[in-house]
Amino acid sequence: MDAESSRVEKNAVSPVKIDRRSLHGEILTRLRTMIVEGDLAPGARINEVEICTQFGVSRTPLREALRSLASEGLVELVPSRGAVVREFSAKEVRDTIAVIRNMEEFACVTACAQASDAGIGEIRALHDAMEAAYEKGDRRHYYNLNQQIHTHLVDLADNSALSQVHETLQARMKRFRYAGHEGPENWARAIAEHRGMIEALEARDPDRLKAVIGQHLGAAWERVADMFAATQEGTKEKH
Amino acid sequence: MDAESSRVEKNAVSPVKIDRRSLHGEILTRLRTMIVEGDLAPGARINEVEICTQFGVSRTPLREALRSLASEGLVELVPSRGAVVREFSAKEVRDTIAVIRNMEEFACVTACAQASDAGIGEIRALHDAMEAAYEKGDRRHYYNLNQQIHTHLVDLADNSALSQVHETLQARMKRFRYAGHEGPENWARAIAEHRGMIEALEARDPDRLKAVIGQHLGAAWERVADMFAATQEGTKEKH
DNA sequence: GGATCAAATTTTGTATGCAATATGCATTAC
DNA sequence: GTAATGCATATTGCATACAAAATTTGATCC
Repeated sequence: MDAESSRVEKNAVSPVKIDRRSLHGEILTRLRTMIVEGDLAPGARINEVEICTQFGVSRTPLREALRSLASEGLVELVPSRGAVVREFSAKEVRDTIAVIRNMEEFACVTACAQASDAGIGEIRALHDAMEAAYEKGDRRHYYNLNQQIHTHLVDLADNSALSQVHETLQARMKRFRYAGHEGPENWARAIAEHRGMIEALEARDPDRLKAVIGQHLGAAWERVADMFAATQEGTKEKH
Repeated sequence: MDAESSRVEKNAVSPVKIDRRSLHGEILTRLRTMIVEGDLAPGARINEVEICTQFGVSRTPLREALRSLASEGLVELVPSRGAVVREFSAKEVRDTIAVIRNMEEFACVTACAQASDAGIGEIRALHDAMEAAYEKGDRRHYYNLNQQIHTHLVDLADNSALSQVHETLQARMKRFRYAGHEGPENWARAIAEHRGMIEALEARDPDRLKAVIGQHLGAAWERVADMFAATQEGTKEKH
């Protein structure tokens, strides 16, 4: 026991030497990106050998990655029938966004109370970069910065469990958010809401921040709902 | 066809040993129980072959189960060094309970507004059974019913994302809750808090329910904190 | 011609084997 | 006597092989 404790303190730095023994981690990241960014359609069956040959690996690490994705809620594992990219009903999307909203509102209180100025400054930098991406019309960059802002905001609450769960749910919704801000008016509105967010955060006003985040994510659901109704209408009606 | 379709809808309940095509699922459940109920100590390295021979299976399904447990946050996977049962610092436990508390408070509103009487009746039945277990001094049964009550309460909000995330976090904390209600006075206090919960729920009073749940989970943290300080003191101080 | 059943193929689930890395011990040098 | 280095063992990571189940296809019967 004491022999163990003497060599525990080695996890501070781990620069870049990880990837030799992490094929499953690599696959996990790539598959997650493919699902989250829409390269794999919801409901699509994932053929193991197909992905294996595509990635140039064997089935073992792929299957391990699929288990992780199932735990994250991005794929569903049907016994004896393999993995399918998870489909979300309109209700599931709405409910998930509601949970994300609740988490971010929860984070507001702690974040405003005990975030460092540097932490808030990081979000300000992200916000400015997002505005720049908006004005340049760079949607990809805008989306990523948008997500990072929400992630960083939650991180300001300094609650790892909250951050981790929030990240998981956010990943599930990423595909929908990508398609969410379609018209320029929606996009402009989202930007305006974000301006309110960063201002309330810099003022460290938790109530105002909660209100504006609630409004922002409520609007996010409406934006997604439109898209959802349009795309899902042709295929299938659930809930 | 009809013979086939009759046995499709069986995934509502998953008793124990249904399909022989889910060894990894079986292992996952057993390992999770072992971790959650304290049979595997935090920080303990999990030797694959050891568990394999113990379970009588090969390493493949075990490794898949370990990935899932890692995604659930119950084990940590160190590259080239295998899986260790995850340790939680006092701060992590406190933060996780805070998130659980926030989720249950969030569930209160929807639950009080739109739960069915039957759903509330189920929780009443669980509560009465829990009281009976308390009076009989049956701790094991009490703990399980206690957890079920919290799970069912969240389920009343009819938000699958919320239920799933709550269940995951609750599983992480189960070990600590087991050890939480140690003295009889703490136990009695927890029972009293639960009485307030079920009464507020039956009155469909969300504000009162939120208050009593907040108090209950705040007290839960205090109970856990005592235990935590006592047990962790001897080994290591984190955060 | 359509439907049903059976065989073949595909695909998943599990076991085993091999290579690479980590760990522990012993020997040697200082 | 202590520390460092090299070797042996153990354990992890991945690939392959084999078995069972599901899907597809084809043939036969009505």
